[in-house]
Amino acid sequence: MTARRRYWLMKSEPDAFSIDDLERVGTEPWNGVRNYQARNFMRDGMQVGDGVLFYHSNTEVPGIVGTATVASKAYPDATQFEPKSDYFDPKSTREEPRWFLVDVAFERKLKRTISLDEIKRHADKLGEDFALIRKGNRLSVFPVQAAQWKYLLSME
DNA sequence: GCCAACGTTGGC
DNA sequence: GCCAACGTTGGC
Repeated sequence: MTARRRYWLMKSEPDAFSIDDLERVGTEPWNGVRNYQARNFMRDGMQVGDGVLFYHSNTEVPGIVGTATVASKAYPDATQFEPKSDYFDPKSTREEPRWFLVDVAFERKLKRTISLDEIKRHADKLGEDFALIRKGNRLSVFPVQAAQWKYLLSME
């Protein structure tokens, strides 16, 4: 039984980890997510092979800069157990880890950045439920519908 | 650097 | 279980 391929958007601050960094390393454990909703999407929703829109946040021109694929099932984020890590969580235990992640594999860089500004101008085509342009959205991992995935990449 | 919008924490 | 205080995200 094969699950239908799903699609996601994942944000990263390029100063911390950019699409170029992902291209260089090939595959990266998506560590540091400390939001329950985002964790649940990774832990409960993601399947190996799912498509990922790689988004640069908190930068001069925020927007979608590339695509990637989900390269592992969810497993505990090792940084939660490392006291010296910024992502250390003293309340998490190895028996019952609180935070999970997936590995993300580089696919390709877009020919140009699909900017947030441009995406907003196409809001009517993407539908009301596109989390990126919902007011006050701060979620760093969320699902994208197949039609939205197709439409966004057609803007390239 | 500012600040709105949220999510989390902890006192009660 | 409420909610004020605090911390974080992320656009601008």
